Amino acid sequence: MTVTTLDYVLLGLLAVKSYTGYDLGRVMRSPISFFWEARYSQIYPELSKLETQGLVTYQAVAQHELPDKKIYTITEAGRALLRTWAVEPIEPPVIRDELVIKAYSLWMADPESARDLFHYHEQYHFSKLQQYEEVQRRLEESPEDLNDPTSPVFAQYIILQRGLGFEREYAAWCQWVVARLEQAIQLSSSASADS
Amino acid sequence: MTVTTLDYVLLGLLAVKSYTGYDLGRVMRSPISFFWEARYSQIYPELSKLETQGLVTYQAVAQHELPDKKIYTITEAGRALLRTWAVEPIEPPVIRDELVIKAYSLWMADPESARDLFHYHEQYHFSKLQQYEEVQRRLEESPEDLNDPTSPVFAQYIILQRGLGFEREYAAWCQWVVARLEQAIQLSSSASADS
DNA sequence: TATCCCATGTAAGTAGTTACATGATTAC
DNA sequence: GTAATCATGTAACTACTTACATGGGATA
Repeated sequence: MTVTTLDYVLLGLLAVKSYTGYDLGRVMRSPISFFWEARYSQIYPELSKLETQGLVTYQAVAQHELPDKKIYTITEAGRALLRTWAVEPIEPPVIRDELVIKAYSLWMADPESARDLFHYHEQYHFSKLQQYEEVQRRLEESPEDLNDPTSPVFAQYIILQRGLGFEREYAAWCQWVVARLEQAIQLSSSASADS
Repeated sequence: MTVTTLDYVLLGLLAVKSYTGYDLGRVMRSPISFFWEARYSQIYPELSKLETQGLVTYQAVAQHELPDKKIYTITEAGRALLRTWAVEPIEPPVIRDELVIKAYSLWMADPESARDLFHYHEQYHFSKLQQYEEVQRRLEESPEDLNDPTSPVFAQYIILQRGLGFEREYAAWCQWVVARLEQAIQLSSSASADS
């Protein structure tokens, strides 16, 4: 039984505190989230796999009119595995971005529609950026932990910086594309008015 | 039979010029490449699927002591499909980056190993950046096409900008992490020397 | 002597998505 | 009355990866 990256995402969250499968799914979708996503249909089976491998344990909590809650906790074996995996070498990520693929065929498409498409994505990444900036303000209220490399807040701050940089750059790129298309639209409309 | 994003990658390349499956695989791995990757074991079956759907045709070329070459060409149907798809709305990308997941657990790991890991990735993304800058210089030698939104070079320039921004930002983030870890390593070693 | 280049594919396996199932409670 | 929240899961499907197959010619 191999340990997948999703397993390390779950272990990484459980190393900070205990969660139910449901809560793990929620934090992964939360603003700062992670650079990872998963559905419950993947999370639940994955957690029980981790349990049979002895990397996590759970405590069942009975509830009123709802299925039992399973509160998962990382084991020492889980912690040890996570610690060594965290610094093991990996290959750089394979990037698969559909919008970039669309961009490659923009030369054949309608410029106005193209502009609208990129404007939508500019808005999206700009609003993500603002969410991350809000988290940054909150973290910087207690700056002590940010310089302590043994604190989970230190690590959270690191990935937040990646989020900020990524969204800022993505939004700027979209804006640049919109401006270029806008320019081209104006030029062609004035050219047709001339003729 | 559904049309996947890889299909549009292949159609996007074939809309510019004809290629064999082998050459398509090579351009996808080339410096500027695409924000997409695929193995031959996926490309070849995908091309024959596109052929049965009438989106591409091929011409077989016999070779000396080698299997026949199949030179693929996009059809009018393929062009029309690509043109409309290019501006159809999509959801923002799901980002899955293993290094960011590792970063989240760095607080439990050995700082020296962590620094080495991020230094390696800084080097990688910096060298990618330099490759892209070389392509940029080459493209900017003939700036006419760069402003013509109906030219494939215009679209290539757009995705090149994304590549430049992405690699620049990624390298800068890694460098920032290395500096933070370096600082923490120095502080802890001077603290242990004091005691 | 070994590895890369050319050129095509098949077969088996894995990680992820979509759809389905249950069911009471609260918010719009 | 419609959707979201809590809470767990199974089943079927799709996209992508890894391993295997062929084989001659050029480069290190």
